[in-house]
Amino acid sequence: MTASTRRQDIADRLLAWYDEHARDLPWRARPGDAPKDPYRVWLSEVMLQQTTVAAVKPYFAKFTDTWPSVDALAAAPEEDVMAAWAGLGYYSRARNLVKAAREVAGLGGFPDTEEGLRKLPGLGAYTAASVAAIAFGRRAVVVDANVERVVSRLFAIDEPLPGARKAIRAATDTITPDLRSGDFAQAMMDLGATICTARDPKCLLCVLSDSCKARKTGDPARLPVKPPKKARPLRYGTAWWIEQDQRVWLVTRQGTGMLGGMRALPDDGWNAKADGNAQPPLPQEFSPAGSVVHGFTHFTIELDVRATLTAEAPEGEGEWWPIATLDEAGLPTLFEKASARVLANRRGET
DNA sequence: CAAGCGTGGCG
DNA sequence: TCGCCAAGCTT
Repeated sequence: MTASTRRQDIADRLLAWYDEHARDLPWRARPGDAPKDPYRVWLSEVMLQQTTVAAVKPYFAKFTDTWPSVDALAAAPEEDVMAAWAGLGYYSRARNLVKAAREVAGLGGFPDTEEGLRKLPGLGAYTAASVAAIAFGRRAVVVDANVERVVSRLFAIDEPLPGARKAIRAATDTITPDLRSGDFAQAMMDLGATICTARDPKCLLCVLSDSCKARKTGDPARLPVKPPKKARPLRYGTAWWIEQDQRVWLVTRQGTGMLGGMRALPDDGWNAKADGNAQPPLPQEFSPAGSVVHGFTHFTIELDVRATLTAEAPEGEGEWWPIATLDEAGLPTLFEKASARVLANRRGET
């Protein structure tokens, strides 16, 4: 058998497996069916960046119910989109989602090529390729963390990431078929998610095991080789619960950094590199109202919450938000936890 | 190009 | 329990 027939054979076997075992997901057409509309493909791909399928499902349902088309999303106030995204993480995705939707609405529809899609904010190499392949049937080389794992094992690429990315992409190119490249990409991701898993891969169930070099020559679970992780420092900060007439003072975090664009409790300026200064935003007594610990990607924060009742508004931008509907404010998880802590204390819970 | 950027689940 | 991991992008 020649190399090229063996490579086509890999795609054929994988697609046959996919026809039988494809996961049924809300944003996905069944194998052989007409593609879902590009808006749903794009929305799901952005939500799925570094995020599990289980976490995405309820958000995808909420977004498509509230904004059934890219034009509807483009017309939405940005703060509504940010609030709807709250809890899903990586909030630059939501900021870019709005920008991209407005660009697409201005264009009269999604670009239908990988190159065109790549120009939209929030679409990198992976997402542009996947939308081009899945929504538009273009041949594109789609490489996500699943594909990196499957391909590094299939070809026994043991150079550590991220250096191995070039070789992995080249190898993926050689097995990507001209037809059904969208199904092929999704099949690779399903295989990675359910069979060729990071820990304890199910090689006995894998349709590609005959072709897998890592299975022949060594320990597939060893690949891909990843660089060592950095330590996560522990930071200390304070958030301020400022209350007036059953309402709490919320600010909107500025900029593109941590939790940028999200509503939040005011805080004392803590960040990844430094603790907060513990200086309250009002010249009056605050009482301890509990504390929460929350892990971010690159540091952990222990957040002390201190509360006060006040007759005056703090300086600067902000809004009084009714405590009864605080769940609609769209607080990111850290501040959701902090608020829950305050309210639980108040009810006498521990 | 290394670092910044969330969150929840699982072994 | 806690480190690792998940359909990455931006600067």
